[in-house]
Amino acid sequence: MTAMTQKAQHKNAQTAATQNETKKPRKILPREERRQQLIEATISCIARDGLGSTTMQMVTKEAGLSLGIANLHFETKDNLLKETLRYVAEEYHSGQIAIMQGQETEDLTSRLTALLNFQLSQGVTQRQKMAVWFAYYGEAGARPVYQKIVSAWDRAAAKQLETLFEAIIEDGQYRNIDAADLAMGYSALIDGLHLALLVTPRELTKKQAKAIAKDFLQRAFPKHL
Amino acid sequence: MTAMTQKAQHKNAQTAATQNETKKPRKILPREERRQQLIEATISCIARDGLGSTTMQMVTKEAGLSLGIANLHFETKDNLLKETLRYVAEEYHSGQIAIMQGQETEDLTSRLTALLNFQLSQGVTQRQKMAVWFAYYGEAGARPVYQKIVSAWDRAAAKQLETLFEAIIEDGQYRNIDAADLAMGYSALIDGLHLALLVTPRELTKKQAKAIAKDFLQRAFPKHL
DNA sequence: ACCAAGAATGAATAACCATTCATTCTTGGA
DNA sequence: TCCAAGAATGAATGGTTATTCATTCTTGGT
Repeated sequence: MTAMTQKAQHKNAQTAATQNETKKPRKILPREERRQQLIEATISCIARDGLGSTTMQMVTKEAGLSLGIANLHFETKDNLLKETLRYVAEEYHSGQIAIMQGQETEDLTSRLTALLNFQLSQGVTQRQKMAVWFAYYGEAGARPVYQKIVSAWDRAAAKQLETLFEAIIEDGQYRNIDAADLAMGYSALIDGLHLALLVTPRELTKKQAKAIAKDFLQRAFPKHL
Repeated sequence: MTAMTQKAQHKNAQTAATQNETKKPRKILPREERRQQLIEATISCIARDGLGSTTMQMVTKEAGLSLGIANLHFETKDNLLKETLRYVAEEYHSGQIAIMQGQETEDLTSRLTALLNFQLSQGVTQRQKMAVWFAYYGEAGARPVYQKIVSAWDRAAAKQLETLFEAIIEDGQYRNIDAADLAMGYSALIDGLHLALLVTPRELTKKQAKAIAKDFLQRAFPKHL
């Protein structure tokens, strides 16, 4: 039985759960690692139980650590939640921007499909991430600080997308298309698809979502797709 | 001063705020009216303070009533929140469905634009409503009951939209268009636009949002718009 | 005008939660 | 090997919240 426990040791909270009577092999880690570990535990809790009912106890238990540790590393719960949002926002938006800036002189079409594939990739569309994303959106109206955290990244990504669309419009000599409006529409479509994947996964597969987003771009840029 | 208080009596929470020392003109109303009043107070609280930090005290104060009243009429807070979601969901989805069923033999195009205008109408896009909407979506991942409340209406609306799109595709003899996918895409776009109007109203006006949604339909159904 | 039914009130209760900090434990350097 | 620095723990604290229910008030029917 003890052997099984040993074998089952990943580095997640299950460890804490399966520990029966062996007291505590307390571990000390550098600040940044602990912070990251706590942020990931927070993401899991928000995804499983919602932002509203996530408690410090749940987060620290999920991380397999003691109650006080989150306050030690993040000062307040509020701060932990802010940092968690910052982490998720940065991961998503910096990924997008990296693709759009596309150092390599890839053609516009492949940059566009790379973007689409990233936005609906396995990594981005896993329930954990989308749940966190929309949990924060849900509170954004009441908590300006959440908007502020996201908006900087958001504007940057929007600008990049607009630039990419402008280049495509120029390249294809498309008429009667406003790059800004189209970029806003495409972003809204992606957000809406994420929401549908989260809330009604039965009605929409990831493959379908990709096809829908691709259709949108095809209708706008028929010469490129 | 007493006269002013009397005169200022609407039936909202301001009454309670302006009451200085006059104790309590307690009012008795039929069950359904009180329930509706409490639901509307709940909507205001969620929009102002978020779903997570909305308390019974805030809701009953907003309604200008005593603390215990919400439990009297809704049994539990959980139930009040569920009924509030049900109300908002029904208002939105039944409005949509009414337009799409369109008893009058309007042509397809005007039914389509009527739908679009409703979905981005003043009534639907007011912060109060959208904030509530997304507050619940934010918790939907963790609270299946919320999904259940919305999903019935959602499926009905999706079916209707699909039928409308099929009729338009048939009427215009459009090729290579899947009604179901297009309907899903359009719905996602509308949701995404609502989200953008809520979270980044600075970046998107309602007029713009309408133009973007119209563009989407124009590209799909050029002969009809 | 009077009263019983039941609507409304709000003080009291019990549960829960974020945060603190005295104490215990770990570890890198001497 | 040994120790000081500081990382980690978790019991204790103070504040907040949903819910209850004894009491008070309103009103429609007589």
